[in-house]
Amino acid sequence: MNQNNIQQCHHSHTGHSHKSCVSLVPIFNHLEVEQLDKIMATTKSVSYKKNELIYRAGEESDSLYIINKGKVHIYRLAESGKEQLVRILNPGDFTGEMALFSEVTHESYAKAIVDTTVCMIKRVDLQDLLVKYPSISLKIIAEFSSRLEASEKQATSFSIVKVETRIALFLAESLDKEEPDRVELTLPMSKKDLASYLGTTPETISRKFSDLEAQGYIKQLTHKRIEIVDLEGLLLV
Amino acid sequence: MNQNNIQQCHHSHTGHSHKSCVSLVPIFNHLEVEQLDKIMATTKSVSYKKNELIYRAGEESDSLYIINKGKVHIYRLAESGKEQLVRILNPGDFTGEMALFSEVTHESYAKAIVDTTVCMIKRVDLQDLLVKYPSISLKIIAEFSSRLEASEKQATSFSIVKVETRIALFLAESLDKEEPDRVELTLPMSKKDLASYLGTTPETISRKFSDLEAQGYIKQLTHKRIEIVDLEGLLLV
DNA sequence: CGGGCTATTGAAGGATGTCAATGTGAGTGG
DNA sequence: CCACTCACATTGACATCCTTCAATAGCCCG
Repeated sequence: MNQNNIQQCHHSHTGHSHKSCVSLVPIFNHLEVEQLDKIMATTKSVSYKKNELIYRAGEESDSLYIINKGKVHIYRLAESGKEQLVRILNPGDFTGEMALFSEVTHESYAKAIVDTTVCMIKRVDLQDLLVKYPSISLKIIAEFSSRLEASEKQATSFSIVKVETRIALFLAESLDKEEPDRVELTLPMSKKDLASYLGTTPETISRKFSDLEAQGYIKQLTHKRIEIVDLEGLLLV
Repeated sequence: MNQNNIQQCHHSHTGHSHKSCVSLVPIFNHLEVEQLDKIMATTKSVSYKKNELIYRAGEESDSLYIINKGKVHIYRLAESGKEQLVRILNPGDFTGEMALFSEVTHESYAKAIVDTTVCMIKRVDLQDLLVKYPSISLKIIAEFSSRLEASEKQATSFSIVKVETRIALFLAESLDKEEPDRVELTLPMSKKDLASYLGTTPETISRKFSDLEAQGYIKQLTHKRIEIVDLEGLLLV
């Protein structure tokens, strides 16, 4: 893994990038302009280059990170050293909130996988905001709630179903997000990362995709481009 | 699985059981007596007999459940029909919150595994409370945060490590909660349930416990009573 | 004391991980 | 614009872990 040091590039406290940052996020974007201004005043913009770590497990955490631009992988390390991709953050998503409330240190790693800009809010500032604007708490609770839902679902699927089924479920979910009638989708990550996300190996992923294709459920147009031929059948795998 | 109907027994809106219920829970117990009274007025006490379902997947949810007395299993069903134990609730724990904020229906099942009494708060009442007492939101966020932490940790361990290691980690964690120097612990559930919780089968659990004993890491005093002989070694499994 | 559920143990087959070799493609620098 | 290169992807062979099915033993509670 790349162990580049954390590097803070921009510290622009002015204007544009902030505004888009704060007003982007679901947890803030329901607020009035005036309130947004106050929030912006407490945030700091930081940029990371491709493959830089934003934080690592064991580090103390005192900030919330909101992705402004770029893409971030959240992953964990097992004792074996094997890593598992937990979540992928895109602009508008946030992370770092765990350590803000219950833990003192991060338990996972956050890595920018392309050049990325984030907005940071300090723990104390965020807590002030929560007290001042209770509606933010509700948004955060809603976000946590759905993330918890997803995580428990993932834990269940890991422990119970075959890799082939996990892939089928993953493909079906990915499909939803594009037009429902479209039968073609682009994998949001490499198959190597998909293996990590689904808790298996690239070799198995490769084989299972071949199997699914041989059985006529999908067609692999390119490495990342998949056509769903038989969604019904796929979900019965 | 027992598919007993939900049965509501007590509807006592008076005194004692309420008081202990509301003042028990971490999310409320920091509030003033006066505030507790208001909250109590909005709760309803309901009892369930052993093996009764409190809610089931697919059902609409509009209440938060706080365990007053008893023990509740939260579990999920995979397509295969196999069930996985997600969480065990003891007095003071709560559930039902997911559906309150992000989903309309439950995705899991809640079953009383002994005679159990819960306090229910309606969605709307709870939301009033959150607006009125922002500190409750902070407590709930903290609770969610740690639960999310646990869930992601579990997902990682499922996807990455061997059953033997999962057992080792589980035993080590169980040990923490009792006196740290005590080398003996009582399993909080049957081995059958442990299998479900760890995403495996009773047979495998049985065999792995035997293996761990043969390797000198643990000693099985009774079916539920385990002595940790070599914690160091256990964690290296 | 008996019934039913939990726990254990054996044998066999299936699914996935590992190791190793080879193919492929996207991005980079000339 | 092209060629090079390195990481990603694929494929095969094999080992291992785990599940499944089946049978037996043990325990709790009525």
